[in-house]
Amino acid sequence: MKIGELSRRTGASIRSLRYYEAQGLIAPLRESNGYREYSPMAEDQVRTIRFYLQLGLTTEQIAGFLNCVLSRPETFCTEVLPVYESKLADIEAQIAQLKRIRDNLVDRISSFRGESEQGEGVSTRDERSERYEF
Amino acid sequence: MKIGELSRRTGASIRSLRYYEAQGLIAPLRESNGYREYSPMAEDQVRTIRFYLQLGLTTEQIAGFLNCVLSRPETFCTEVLPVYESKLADIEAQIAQLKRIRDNLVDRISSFRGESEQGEGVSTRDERSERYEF
DNA sequence: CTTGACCCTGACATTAATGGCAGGGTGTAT
DNA sequence: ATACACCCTGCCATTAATGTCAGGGTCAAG
Repeated sequence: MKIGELSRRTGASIRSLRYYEAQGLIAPLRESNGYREYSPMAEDQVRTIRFYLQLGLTTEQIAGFLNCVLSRPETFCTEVLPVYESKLADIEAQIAQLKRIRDNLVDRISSFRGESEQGEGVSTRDERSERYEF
Repeated sequence: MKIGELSRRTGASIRSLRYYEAQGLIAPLRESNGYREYSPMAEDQVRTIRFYLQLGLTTEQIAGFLNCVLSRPETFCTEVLPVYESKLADIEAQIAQLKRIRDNLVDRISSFRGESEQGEGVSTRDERSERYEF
C-alpha cells in the first residue's frame, strides 16, 4: 500500500510516517517512481510504534527494541525492561514534582478563600493528602 | 546595582534578567553608558518572579499581576486567583495523564517478572493489543 | 596604554515530534 | 490534454526560558 492509505489505516499523519522512516523505525520499499510501498505488516508496525510513543518513549528508544518486539512477545526482549524502568523513574519524578507544585497552588488558592472571612490556612494539609493520595 | 550583582544576589542568570526585562517584568534605569541600574527593590522583585516561574506560570501570566502583588498581599489581587485555578487544572490533568502512563508501565514491567515461570506467549498479537489499552 | 572585569545588543541553539508550505513529479480518468 | 488526486524532497515553524556565542563598548587599576 502507499503512504496515504497507511496513514488512513493507522491514524498517523503522512508527515509522521516519513519521520518514522527517517528515524529508522520502518523501511518501506520504493517503486520505480520513487513512491513508498508498504507491506501489509507495516500497519501493525506503525500501530506498535505509536503505542510506544504514547508511553512516552522516544523514537530512538523504540528503535532499540522494535525489531525484537515485532517478532516475539515483548517479555522476551531484554532490551525493553530497562527502557521501561528508566521511563518509569522519569514519570515518578515528574509526578512528584507536579504534586509539589499542585500542593503549593492549592495552599495559595485556599488562602484566597480564607481571606474573605478570617482564619488563614487551616489544616488543609490533612484533607489534601487524603484527597490526592494515589 | 548593576546586572552582575543582581544576578549574584538572586541566582538568576544575567541572560534571564535581560529576558525578564524584555518580557516587561522589570524595568531598570539606564546609566549614560547604557548599563542597567537596578534599584535595591529589584532583588525582591526578581525573587518574586522566579517564585511564580517555579509554580509553572509563564512570564506573560506573571506580568498580569506582578505589579499588584509587589505592592500588597497576594490575596488582594483578584487577577491572581483565576491564573492559579487554571494552572491547577493543567497540573491535575498532567498528573492524571502521567498516572495512566505509569500504571501501564508498571503493568508491563510486572509482566516481565511473571514471564520467567509462565508458558510462552503463543499469541503475541492478542496479548499486545490487550495491553495497549490505556 | 594595556589588561581584565564588567557591560551591551543581536542572533542562534536547545527538545522531539509534528504541522505545513513550496515547488515539483506521477498517474488516471475524462 | 487537462484536471485532480496522489506522491516526492526539503525546509521552516512550533514552545518558553535559558545557554552561549560573536563583536563590540566602558572603566578602573597598574
